[in-house]
Amino acid sequence: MAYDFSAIEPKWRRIWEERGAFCASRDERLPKFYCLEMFPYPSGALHMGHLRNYSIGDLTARFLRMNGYNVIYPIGFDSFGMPAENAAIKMKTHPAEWTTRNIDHMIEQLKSMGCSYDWKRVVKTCMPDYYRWSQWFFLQMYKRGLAYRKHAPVNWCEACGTVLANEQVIGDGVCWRCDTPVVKKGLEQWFLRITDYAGELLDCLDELNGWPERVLTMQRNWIGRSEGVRFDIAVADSGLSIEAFTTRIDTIFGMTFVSIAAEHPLVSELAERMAPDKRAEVLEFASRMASRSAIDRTASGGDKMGIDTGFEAINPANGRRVPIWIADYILMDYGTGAIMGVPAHDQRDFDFARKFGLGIIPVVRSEDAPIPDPGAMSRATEADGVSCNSGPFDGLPTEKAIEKIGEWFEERGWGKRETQYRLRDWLISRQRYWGTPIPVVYCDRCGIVPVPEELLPVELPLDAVIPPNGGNALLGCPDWVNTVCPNCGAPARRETDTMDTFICSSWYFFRYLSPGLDSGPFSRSGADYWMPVDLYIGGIEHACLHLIYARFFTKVISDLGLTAPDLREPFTGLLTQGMVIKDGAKMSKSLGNVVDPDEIIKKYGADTARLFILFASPPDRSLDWSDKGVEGAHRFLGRVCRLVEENLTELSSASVERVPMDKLAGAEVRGLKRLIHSTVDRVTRDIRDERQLNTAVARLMELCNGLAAFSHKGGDGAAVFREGVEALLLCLCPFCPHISEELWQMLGHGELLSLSKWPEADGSALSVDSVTVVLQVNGKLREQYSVPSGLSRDELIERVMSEEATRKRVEGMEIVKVIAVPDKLVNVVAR
RNA sequence: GCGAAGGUGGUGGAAACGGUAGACACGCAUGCCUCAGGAGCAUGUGCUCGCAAGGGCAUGGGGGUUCAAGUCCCCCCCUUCGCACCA
Repeated sequence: MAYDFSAIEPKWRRIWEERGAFCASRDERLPKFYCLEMFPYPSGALHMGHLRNYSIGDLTARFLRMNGYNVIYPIGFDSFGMPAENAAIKMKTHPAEWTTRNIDHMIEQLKSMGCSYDWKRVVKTCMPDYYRWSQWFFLQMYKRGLAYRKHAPVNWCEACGTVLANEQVIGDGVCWRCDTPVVKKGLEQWFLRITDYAGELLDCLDELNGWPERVLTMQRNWIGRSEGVRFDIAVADSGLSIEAFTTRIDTIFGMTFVSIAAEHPLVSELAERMAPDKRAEVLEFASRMASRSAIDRTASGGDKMGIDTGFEAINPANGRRVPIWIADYILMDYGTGAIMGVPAHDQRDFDFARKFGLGIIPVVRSEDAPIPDPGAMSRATEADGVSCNSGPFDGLPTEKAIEKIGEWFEERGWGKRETQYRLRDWLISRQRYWGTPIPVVYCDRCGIVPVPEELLPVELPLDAVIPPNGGNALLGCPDWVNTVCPNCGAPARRETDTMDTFICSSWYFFRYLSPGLDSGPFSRSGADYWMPVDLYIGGIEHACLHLIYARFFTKVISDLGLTAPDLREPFTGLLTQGMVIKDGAKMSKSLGNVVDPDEIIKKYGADTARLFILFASPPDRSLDWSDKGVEGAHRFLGRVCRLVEENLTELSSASVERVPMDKLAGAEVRGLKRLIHSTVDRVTRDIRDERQLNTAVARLMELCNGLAAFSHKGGDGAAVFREGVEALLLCLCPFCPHISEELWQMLGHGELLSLSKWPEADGSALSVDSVTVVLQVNGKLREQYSVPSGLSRDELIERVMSEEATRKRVEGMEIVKVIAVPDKLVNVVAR
């Protein structure tokens, strides 16, 4: 009988569903485990990345369930977003219709994988009962000043027709979704004050031991902390001043110029006071610099450009006058957009000073050297040392000087020590239709009016027509836009921008815990029991997007009192799966190297697809798709089938009693017993401790090979054989649940394999009777001997040295030393 | 430039502690079975010298520590990814 997966797989999915095998409920007697996958965007069909993600997730959920954990393993859909609008235009449908259809299809696909989801908990973010609570969170944040509206230069993607958050501008300044270069635009937009949490977001990373180092570093880079002094520099004879920030206040006496960004507001103020010719020149320079794209700036290779404003700044530390320049290397969106130029101790300032002939004053020297001659310096000295040319602070080591001068500035009221972050507030407005409406109304009398909680949700009008040119459909819904002010009843307009979809995905893992709840976003008791997520599985591309936003939301939720105050992090474990590669490149439609999961499942079955994916590569590395490899996995499952089917008589009549190792006689049966238990031991450790799923599969293949080669199938041999087959099926279950269940049933079991207890390795069965030890001469492998295991060092040496072959090997040599490692080797050092 | 992860057969990938490098698969080869096979089974398969026995060489390159190094230390090269004029 052949391996008929097309009959077996649907059969077992039906049985699991009928028995509600994987529905999660609280059970205080068991340790809980929250296994979570990054939920999919309903793009229309699963791709191999999804298949990999969910194969890893389901394996984990099933493994832990069998190991006595109370597992919650939910799935849902991140179902708002641009592609639905684009598809609506192209296919002349409505985003809601397109999305719903896709979700239905993808649910079918997910089911065909055999994942053990709790299907009662499906969450769809585009449904009013979900986004109502996204809006509610927005209102809570608004109340606390965490959501605010401001006019600012923002990232604009022309292709998407919307603004983007900083995190969504990637690489060389392109849109994360469509790779279009992003431009800056001045707009009034809604922001979330994620920077209020910057320090905590950074500090908590130290405790996330279950996260890959790579992701931690990426987040640390992204949040970017620097401690320094913010201070004012007066502009001579003008009544104006420049705010600057520095981490090296100890070098203040070395300031020889001040630079401001081309976009700095002071540029126009200074320009007003210039002679017309100069003004034109300066404004032209500033606008040329400001309009350059990120790519342009990088392409210039660090060659700095600048222009002298003709104004002078006064160094607060010593009253010295220095020129004020506009420079392209000063960024308006970091610090204050202005710096003190200290060429002696900052390489960028050095390059700039050399190019434009500005002064260089060394104010830090190394302890055992004199003050360097500025003319002879070939580069800036950025290393710590001892202050010089710094008046009363001469002689202080850098660290001390930073502290003392900082204090001095604060005492005089010149500045303030503070911490700067690279992280910017989260811009959440999107000029799109298919998203969560921002629950705000604009009233001519009352201004910005938040929609009262009891009026939520502000429902997205489903009769909107998506403009073919890609604009925001909400603008074409006057009945929806025009409303009354909840405050005063006067005519008012609704906010037509919707929320960034990353808001939807920032709290969905809470919603799974009490889906459909009407009285709040989630139940406190559910969160207390299930949170945090113990293992979160998804792609690394979210390292600085979703994974920062969700951490921020979790902290806000905790501060709102909706969860325990100590629930500060949502995900204690994180597994970032690698990409799926084919022919050396990421699978993509444009390269034409995509493999359709549906076709693989149809041709080989879900068990084969899952097995290949888990076997071909460790989860966190990239996976090379190989059609031949898939066939290999399929062949293996065929062998497992035959192993059971062809030996069914022996297996059925075999004793189910476990025969302990010390009651077993005969090398072959003892060898099999050992193989069974060492396999169980290794597989368990590979999955639980190492997440080395590929080697776990390899062990199971070895066990299968061992069972197939086993010939003593009578008496104790039959019992051990059956024990081995059962161990194989139990261990295989999380990888290939359908076929494992089928064969388990064939063995006469009535209970579900998926809910059976994971096998335990019997330590006494792990010992071996004899081992192969090697003889090395001067570290080179020479002979192999089979000896009883457990010999002591001396016994081993004695045994090996007395061998005829050993004698021949060392004949005529002077033995200097003999090293022995029990059960491993003997190394003879000889001349 | 900074940071992270990598570099092992023809291929994907294995090797807690430094202790038989290449598990397990794919591919390939030979044979068996078969009317046939994109089926199944068996055996072999790092490179190299050799008829063989038996040598030699091999984990990106170069040094070092050690009886013994893919593994530890130093220097260098390459690949991928992230950040990047961050004051």
